[in-house]
Amino acid sequence: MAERGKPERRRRLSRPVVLAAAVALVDREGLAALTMRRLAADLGVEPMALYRYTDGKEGLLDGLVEAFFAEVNERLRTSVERARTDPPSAAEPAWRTELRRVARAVACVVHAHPEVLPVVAVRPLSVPVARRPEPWLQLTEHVFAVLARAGFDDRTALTIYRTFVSWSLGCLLVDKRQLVDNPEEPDPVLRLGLHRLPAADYPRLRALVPRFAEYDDERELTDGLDSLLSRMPEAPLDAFYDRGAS
Amino acid sequence: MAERGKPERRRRLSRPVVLAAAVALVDREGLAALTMRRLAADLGVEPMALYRYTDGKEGLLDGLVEAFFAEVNERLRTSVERARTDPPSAAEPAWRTELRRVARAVACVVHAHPEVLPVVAVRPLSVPVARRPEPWLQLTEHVFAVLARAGFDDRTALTIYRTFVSWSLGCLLVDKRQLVDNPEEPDPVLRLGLHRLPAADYPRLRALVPRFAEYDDERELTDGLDSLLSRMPEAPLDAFYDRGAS
DNA sequence: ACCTGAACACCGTTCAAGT
DNA sequence: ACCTGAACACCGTTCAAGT
Repeated sequence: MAERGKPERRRRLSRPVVLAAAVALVDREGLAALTMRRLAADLGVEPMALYRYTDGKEGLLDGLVEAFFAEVNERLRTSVERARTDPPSAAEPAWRTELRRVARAVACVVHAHPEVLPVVAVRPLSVPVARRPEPWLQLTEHVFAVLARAGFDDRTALTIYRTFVSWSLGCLLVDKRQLVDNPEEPDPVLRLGLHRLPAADYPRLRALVPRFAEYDDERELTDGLDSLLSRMPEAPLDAFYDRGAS
Repeated sequence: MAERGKPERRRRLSRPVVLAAAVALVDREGLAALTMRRLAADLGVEPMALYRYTDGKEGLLDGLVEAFFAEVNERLRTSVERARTDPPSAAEPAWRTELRRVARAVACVVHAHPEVLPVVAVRPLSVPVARRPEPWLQLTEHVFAVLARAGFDDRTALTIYRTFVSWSLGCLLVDKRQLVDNPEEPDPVLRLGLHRLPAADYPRLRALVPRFAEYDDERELTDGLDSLLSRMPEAPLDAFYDRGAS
């Protein structure tokens, strides 16, 4: 009955068009709504037409990841906080500044497409590295290049990379967990549905969960990152640059 | 044709039996194989019989999370490395020892049921706290209780909790990402399918990815945890105990 | 080359009925 | 109370056909 969206967008199909429509659909109605048939309808096309661009449903999910990291990369290219313009401060080596910039770009895109996060977090578990979408490969190569330029040996670079991804991914997942039961309700306990929690069994849960909202997610992410990365060994080249700058 | 499993397990249905069968099915054949109809067949029952115990497919996924954390809690109860038997060392307060024990128990269960990890990582994003499975609530309450007993105020306890979950979850996800393309192949580059990566575009990726296997995942998890938690403020009661012990 | 349209196997879930 | 069985709407995907 209610005509949804604009089903008759007759511009010719292409992979970017299909992926953009998929992301838009997921943004609007959630992951569960992403269906070959539904997406085709949104594009004003028969379901089978999509198979020329997406390699089936699984491929479509990989497409979401592709679109996600393409947006991250785009944001890194055009970001106003350019890495290069920041002069390397004495307190912090350049590679750490850049890693933080990457983490922030990812966080931004998650914020723009929160419904896509589950796919981004979990899809890599079933896709071998060589088959990951190109924008993911590019971003990862970029991070490794930054670490190599800073003078880290392979083994240390890998440790830093793993730490970086683990922390960023974990933070983003935890941030988005704060689901509300009844958004209208002003009282936080009722809004979060906590009145259903037996207070006798879970006293601290009841007391602490409402305070989750007080947190500055982005600050937690960057602070924790600094804490983890400051534990990393010195990079010889950074030490060199620091000497040169002083 | 090939008769699968033991379809005629005629012992009466119950929620634990259904969930155990679900976990077993996912362990054997992956998440995609978990279907109301398939699970019913495994239990030798009509699909609709499951609805008395699981509240539909979504509820079944929550059931996986429930079974997961029930196993974690069970492991914590019976673990040989009991928290109480470790005398509080001068170097480390008791709450950190206990958090590490929890992280290790979770890691163990992930290792036992790797296919369940995606659900554990992502389901909380769509389930409000009050509706989370009981074992999850119990474990979370336990962690908060440990932190309160150590003397942390609410706000600090929450920070520590968030840090703890973010890091553990991120590590577990990163650990399980190392997908192989062709398990038989001895050469790591071929086994990981990296020969398909254009070496000109991704030189560092090609060089570094094979070295992922060298890592001791559990050590990375506990080391990073120590690094993050040692940044946390002092707990007044722990300071008290430390004075008392010396 | 690009898309349609019918068909198939499988899915979650409803409802009314059995015992 | 517990399970069955038929039915329905919707899904991903095949295949052959259109243009």
